Amino acid sequence: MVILPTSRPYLQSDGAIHVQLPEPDRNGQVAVPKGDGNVQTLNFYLLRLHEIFIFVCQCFKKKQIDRTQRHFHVLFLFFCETRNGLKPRMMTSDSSQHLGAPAGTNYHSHFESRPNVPRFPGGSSNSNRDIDRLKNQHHEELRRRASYQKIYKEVKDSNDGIQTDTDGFKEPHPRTPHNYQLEKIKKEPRPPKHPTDSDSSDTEDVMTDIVPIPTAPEAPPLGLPVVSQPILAVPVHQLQSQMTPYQTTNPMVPLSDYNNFTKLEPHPAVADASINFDPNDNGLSSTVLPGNGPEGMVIEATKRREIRLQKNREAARECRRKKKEYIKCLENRVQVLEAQNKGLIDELKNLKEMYCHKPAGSQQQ
DNA sequence: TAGGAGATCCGTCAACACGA
DNA sequence: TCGTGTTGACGGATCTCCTA
Repeated sequence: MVILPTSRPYLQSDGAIHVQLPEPDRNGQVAVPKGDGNVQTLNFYLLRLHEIFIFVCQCFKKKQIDRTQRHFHVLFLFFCETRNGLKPRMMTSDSSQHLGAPAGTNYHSHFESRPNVPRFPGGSSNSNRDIDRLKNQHHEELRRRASYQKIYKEVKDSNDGIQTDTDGFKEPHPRTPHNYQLEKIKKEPRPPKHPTDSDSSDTEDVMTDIVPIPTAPEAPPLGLPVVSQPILAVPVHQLQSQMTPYQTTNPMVPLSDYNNFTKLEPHPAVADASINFDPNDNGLSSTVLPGNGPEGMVIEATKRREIRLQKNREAARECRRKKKEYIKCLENRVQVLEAQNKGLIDELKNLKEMYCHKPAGSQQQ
């Protein structure tokens, strides 16, 4: 892993700790020489945090600072945000920041003014704030989707022993899919279904943009095994390009057009009705039978069946899309947690070294 | 280049939950 | 009880990759 060289933190005359941070780009991301930027950025912050933390510890040991508690408070908040995968608030256009300000400086306001909403790194500029909010809201809803508890449990079981209380990924509530859907509807009423904006534009954006965390299409970061199938990273429009013609052109094509592609089987209700029903009939002919009475019933039943099949077809498509998206979120999360875990292990290791190999002279203090 | 194996996608059915 | 939405399971179609 390539780490940008930065100046180490140092203590200023007023007691503030000066930290030199790299210049973030327009989206608040720190440029990393190569590789996957997001994970490396996260690791970068973790390592910088580790440096700062050790520096503060050393200052404390040497009694060089008198506002240690404040420093640690800021560091703690920094740490929490970093663990949450957030861009720490102290990153501004000015790369020289202070982790401890002279008395009276309201350096806490950076953190306290923020809503406690889990967010992903990057994209936190003012212009993208609303987009971020929508993305994260959608992401959170997906995370809580109870129907995927099974998948979540598998992932969780594989991570037994890892504390993940601060990363914003809570175990889903014991809700049924229907409950979840109802809650969602109560919160934000669904717009009327439209063939062009319901499944295409909205969901495509989600599939391609919602997770700025690395998807590792080329090489796994930090030597992690690639857990995602390549198809999971394919945008929806590419998937749709592989669909059959009636799926790509217009999802609300007339039923007569569907008849050209779907092979219909006799509906049980129709077969049980003891009406003029040919078991060898595929249902297409019945739709064109004229008149009413038994034949009209056949037409009615066939049309109902066609409508139901069409709805279920679309529902299945949407269900699969959500499932893939959810799995993609989980995979991204695994990578983030792996990165966090590595950073914390390194931090623990360094702290152990620092406190287990104390110089003999420092014991007297 | 043909074809076999595996992966992926899609439509359908069935089961379930829930509201009307 | 009925209608509807959701999702697991199943089978067929298609695609991709590898090998002879």
